Amino acid sequence: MTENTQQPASPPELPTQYAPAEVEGQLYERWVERGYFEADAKSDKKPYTIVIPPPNVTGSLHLGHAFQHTLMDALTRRKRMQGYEALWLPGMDHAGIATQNKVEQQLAEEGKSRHDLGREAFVERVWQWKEEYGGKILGQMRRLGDGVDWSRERFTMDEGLSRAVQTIFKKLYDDGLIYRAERIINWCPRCLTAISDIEVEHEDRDGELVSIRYGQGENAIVVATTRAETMLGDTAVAVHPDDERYRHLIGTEVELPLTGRRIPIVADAHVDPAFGTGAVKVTPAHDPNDFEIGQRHNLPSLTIMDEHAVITVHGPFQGLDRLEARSAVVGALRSQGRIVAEKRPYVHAVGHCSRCKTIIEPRLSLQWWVKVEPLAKAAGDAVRDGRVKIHPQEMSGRYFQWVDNMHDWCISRQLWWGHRIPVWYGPDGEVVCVGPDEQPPAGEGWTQDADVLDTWFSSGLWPFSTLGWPEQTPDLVKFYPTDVLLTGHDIIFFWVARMMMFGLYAMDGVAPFHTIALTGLVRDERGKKMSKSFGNVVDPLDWMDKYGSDALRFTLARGANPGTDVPIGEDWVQGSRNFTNKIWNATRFALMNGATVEGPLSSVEEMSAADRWILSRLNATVAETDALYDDYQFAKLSDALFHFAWDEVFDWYVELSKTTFIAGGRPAQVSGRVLGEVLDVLLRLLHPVVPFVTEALWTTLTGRESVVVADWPTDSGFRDAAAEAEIGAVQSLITEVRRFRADQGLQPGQKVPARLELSGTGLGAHEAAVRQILRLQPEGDAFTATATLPVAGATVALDLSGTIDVEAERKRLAKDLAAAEKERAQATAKLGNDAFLAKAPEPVVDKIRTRLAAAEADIARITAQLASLPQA
RNA sequence: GGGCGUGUAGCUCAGUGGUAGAGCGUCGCGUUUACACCGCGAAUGUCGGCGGUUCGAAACCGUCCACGCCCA
Repeated sequence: MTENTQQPASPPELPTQYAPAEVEGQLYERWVERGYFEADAKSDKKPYTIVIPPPNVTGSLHLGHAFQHTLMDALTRRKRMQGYEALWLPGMDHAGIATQNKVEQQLAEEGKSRHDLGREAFVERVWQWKEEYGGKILGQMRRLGDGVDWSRERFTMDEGLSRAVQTIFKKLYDDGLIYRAERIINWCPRCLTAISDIEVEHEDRDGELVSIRYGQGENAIVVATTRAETMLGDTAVAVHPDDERYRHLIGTEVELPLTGRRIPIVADAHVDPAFGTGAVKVTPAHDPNDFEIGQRHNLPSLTIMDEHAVITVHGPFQGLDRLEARSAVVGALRSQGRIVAEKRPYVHAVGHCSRCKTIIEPRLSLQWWVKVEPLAKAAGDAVRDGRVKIHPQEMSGRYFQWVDNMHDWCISRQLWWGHRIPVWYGPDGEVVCVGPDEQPPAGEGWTQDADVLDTWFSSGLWPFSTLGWPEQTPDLVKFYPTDVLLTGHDIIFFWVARMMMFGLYAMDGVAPFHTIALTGLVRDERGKKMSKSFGNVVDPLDWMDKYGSDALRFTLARGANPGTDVPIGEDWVQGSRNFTNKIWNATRFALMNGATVEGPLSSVEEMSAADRWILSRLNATVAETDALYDDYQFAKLSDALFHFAWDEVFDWYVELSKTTFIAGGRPAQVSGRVLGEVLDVLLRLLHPVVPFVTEALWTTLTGRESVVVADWPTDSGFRDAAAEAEIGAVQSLITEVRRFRADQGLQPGQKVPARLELSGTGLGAHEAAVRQILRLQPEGDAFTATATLPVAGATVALDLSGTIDVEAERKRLAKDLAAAEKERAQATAKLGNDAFLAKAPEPVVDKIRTRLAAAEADIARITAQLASLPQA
């Protein structure tokens, strides 16, 4: 038994492999039970708040969530450890269209529609659905380890949040920022509701461009269109006022084919004379641009389709779907000889409903709108004047592009599931907007607006409605404004801008967060977008089951370069799992060798160079990690911790310390305390990203309650350049001998007698460690040096008992010599350049001089070695 | 059409003017106080092309090529 087993109590036994499935669930439940994630509005600590961008109640966890949640969790866990009153607030939005669709599908299977149930019963049914199937994602967030405050979980349809919706609607209405108007909106003929501009996805499609001749003879005019069926609703033809070709026709009328209606030819400066024939058909009820032309010229708007996009006019086409109608209309026109040209395929962008992919039908309709101009301006200014920072900064361009060019926002939806518009219409045309504490007008003939509000209208209130607004609750006072909004850059327009607009408006100009941290999107291992049609979608739960949540989290964090997309593949998750296992085993080794966190560290004088070196590196790593966290550089900080842990602590410090531990005694105690310190700090640094494995190990190592509530490490300021240089020399020495051994074909474990000449190098203290690591035996009586390696000022003489592979050695030395000669040539050239000497800064010149000297020394050494080799 | 971005090792990506890097993969050797989910060693690059600025360019400027995203 070696002396180091005299540590207090017997070290806890750890299995040789980390088994995440066995610890994660119970650790998470323990964290929740102990209330670590519950924030206290009454505490004196500085608040740190993040609200979760609310996921959709119908959704489940995908890699994008896993990614963003990992980062948000890391941010809040670190701040909690730093002593902030950290609140990460969870919840979901009610996803009007998506949720209503789900329940309607369910009803359809029963052969029913929502109209069979009626509004009240239908909404009741949606609530039932939510209780039964909704919020799957919440359980999955627990699996991921999200340290959210479940006691504050919110849902956009909750009573409090609904009150916030009604309050702000009334306020905006009274301020003239909400109005009702008949305009062209994006209509989904399948969802049967209006949707906003950003819920429309534009995709290029093969279509047709048909040129149609309107009118006869002298007065004939040719228009081109991709949507021939809309000609049934044309109420004018427009040309540019300066277009010589058509000037004589302006003010005349032309006969609209198939219908026999006569429509005017108007002059409008917005017509592009260079596009097509320079004449455009005008369908004010079915095209936004045409609508504007119609407004300018007082044209009638003729709606020719119903809500299902079925033609409602003109006998032969009545009852046809818009696409059937298109070919029918073209056919009819062709038979009349009115088709002048047809271009097919003609690629053009077509808008689709982001929920169901149905082609959007622009439709004239009476809707509620938010007048966004003053709100959007405030949202832009808050970023422009630096009150809110967008990270990474390059992304702010997109934000401005949108905020500065935003159209009025259509907020009414023809759905039943959602916040009903709090406006009542009276029998004599009265319109009354009802606030949260007001009674709707009573009496005969009063009805409430049938529509509900866009889901994003309530999500936009999320940073303060979840904290109790409009009441001045302790939560609101303590935790608003929040600190960071972290989400994907694809969501700037959905959440970020709307939260900014409403936050500034409702909270007296105080922005809802000071930082907007934007992430990229998760892609597959080839950098391809994940989509059902590619079949490359991965369920994060599968990887969590297989490799542990920490492995998934670490992989995602390590890929999180600001604003760029994150490719992820199973191999990489496996690599991260290997890392968690490596930490596990290093801690296991430490515990078996008496590593401890008890008592103060020994004096520097008592420590070995390796001890001082690793403590110096540890503190530098603490400082580096902190700086990277403050800059949202998750990839870099994860990488820095990975390399410090594996390349420095595990590969070198542990190896260099083995001889000390074997020898036992006071030095083993000193190093045991240092190793305990290093692991203690390292586990705390890693905890925000890999919470489970670090908790399991840290509690075992320290015997304390939980790393979740441990103090975040701080840089003690300890640095030891001399120790770093000394260990660097030891590393070169060992690496050089390893190369020699490998080139000589020696098996790694093969023991070789050797003589070490370390005098004058200051490395004498490391002889035992060097011999241990390199498997070098003491020189016996019969020692005969068959190879001598000069390195780092020292000499290692090896007895390979027999001839060495001279050719292998010559090859290795020749390679080194070539490298050194190249180095010398480069340095010599630079130093021979007067311009370089005159203009380059002094430190750079010194560096080149040092390199030249080193190269020359190497060349001399290697040349001598080559000369000493036996001739072949 | 407008705007933004990207191009570096086989793959995925770091690298903001001073010796080209990481992870994974590849090749060779291998049970050593933890760990084979491991260890040691090795190979691998006209830094997309061309031109310019500079003592010095993967980086800065111009231009071309290829790809991606957003908006119209």
